[in-house]
Amino acid sequence: MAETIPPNAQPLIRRIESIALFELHDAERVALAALPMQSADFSARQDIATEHDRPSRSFTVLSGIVATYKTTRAGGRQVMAYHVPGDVPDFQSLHLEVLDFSLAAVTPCRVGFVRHEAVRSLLEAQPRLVGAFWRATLINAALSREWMLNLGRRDAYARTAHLFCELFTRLQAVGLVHDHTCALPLTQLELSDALGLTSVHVNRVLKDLRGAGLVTLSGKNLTVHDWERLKAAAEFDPTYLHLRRKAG
Amino acid sequence: MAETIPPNAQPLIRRIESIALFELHDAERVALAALPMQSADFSARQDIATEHDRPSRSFTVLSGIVATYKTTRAGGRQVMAYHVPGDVPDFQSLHLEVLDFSLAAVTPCRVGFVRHEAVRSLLEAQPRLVGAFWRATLINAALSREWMLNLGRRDAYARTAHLFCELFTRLQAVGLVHDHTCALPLTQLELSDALGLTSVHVNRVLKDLRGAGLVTLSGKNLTVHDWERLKAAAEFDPTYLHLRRKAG
DNA sequence: CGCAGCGTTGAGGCCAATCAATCTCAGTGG
DNA sequence: CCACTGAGATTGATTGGCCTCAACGCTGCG
Repeated sequence: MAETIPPNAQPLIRRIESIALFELHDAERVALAALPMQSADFSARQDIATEHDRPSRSFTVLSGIVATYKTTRAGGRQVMAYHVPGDVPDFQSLHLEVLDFSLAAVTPCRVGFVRHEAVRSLLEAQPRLVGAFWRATLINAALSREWMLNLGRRDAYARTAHLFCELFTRLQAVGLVHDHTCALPLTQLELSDALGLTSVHVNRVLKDLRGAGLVTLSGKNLTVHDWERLKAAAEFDPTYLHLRRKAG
Repeated sequence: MAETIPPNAQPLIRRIESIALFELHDAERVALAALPMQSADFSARQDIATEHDRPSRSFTVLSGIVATYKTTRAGGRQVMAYHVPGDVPDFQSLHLEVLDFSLAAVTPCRVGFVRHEAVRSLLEAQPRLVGAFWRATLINAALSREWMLNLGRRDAYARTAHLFCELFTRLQAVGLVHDHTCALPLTQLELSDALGLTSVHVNRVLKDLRGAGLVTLSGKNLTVHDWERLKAAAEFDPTYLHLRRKAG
């Protein structure tokens, strides 16, 4: 949680560039880079913000993976979204006073906090960015919808495959995939929180996926062995990600 | 689907008023009322827009209930959200070119279409409304998150109770509840699409809820007999609805 | 009157949860 | 170098919630 080296808005800028429907002006890029940002480090599993908070700032993920989650009284935990570098997981707090979910670091990660006033000035000075940020929040909503279809209507096998497809594609889009593998240090318990399953069952499903030669999640890496069949098993259609460019 | 009497932006204006964090100016109200709106009627179950469309206009619900849904290849159907009068279910199409979900009339309903250009001019002329509309889309996202918790972590009984809590509260907020009951002409099959269950199981859950004296869904009406116990069964906490005023 | 759509109920089966034990392996410290 | 520890992964046995299949009742309507 310590203050560190001057933060770097690069991931955010790259994200906005990939999201915006127009090419950024230099002025816009400069304004983004000049956002007064306070960086902080979190270790895995640490909460960054919790339900019912009333944040006066938002943050962007600089490195690592962050999760949005909610819990039931009985202790059930449901991860609603994972956030990769460049994402602004709690952008909504700019418009909604009280947070209706919690945010936690999944991996050790660095985030950059920006006060709401600074965001508001930025958007006033660079009004085209409003559309881009708005679009970003709408894409998040689109991801939740697919997630709901997943939770409500796909069995454990397809559901798990789908999660891997999504994460793989998104990490690819931010350049974090090499040799069909990406760093994904999720425990089976954490996976089960996202999938609405138990860790025991996740274990069995992973075994099946491995046995079928689709993917392996071992150690802290996810390796995709047969993308086409994985996609088929998951019924994965990346339209909902609203990516503008093909991932490379 | 026929053209009809001059449409009426009242539900939309009321909604925006209840959402905005400021009091609307007369100019803003007038601008909203002057939106060129083309109204259309849909009968129950008719699609209003479907996945992969590229809409050039959005619509607001004038009367009736509209559902957002997606389907799996196997035919599984998942309703992600219900929309009540005043909502703009596909506002996102203003910023996201291709629709990643479908929209259907749940009850017979009337909607008002507004071309995207008209919305853009409105938002340019009345920039404060940007925040209000943005807020509306963020509230929708908050609803999906609670829905995900529901699908992933609550059993059929609590899940059903929760859906009723939400719909009841929202319909109350737009004045559609009288005597602890509201019109809710959903078949058990439709309910099951929203709950991620089968209609057979929904039937049994409804029986239990009725037997426990919490709610009855009979004919086309939902009656809440014991709000407190219903809320408790559902673990319902209305924070996520982000209502500004207590419903009355 | 008879069909069609919806609600209701029962029997049986399956997927995933639960309970519980064992295994692996990276640390840690003596 | 090895015993010890604890977190996570793996596996088996059993249970239970929800699904599937199937039949029947009800009600509105052409």
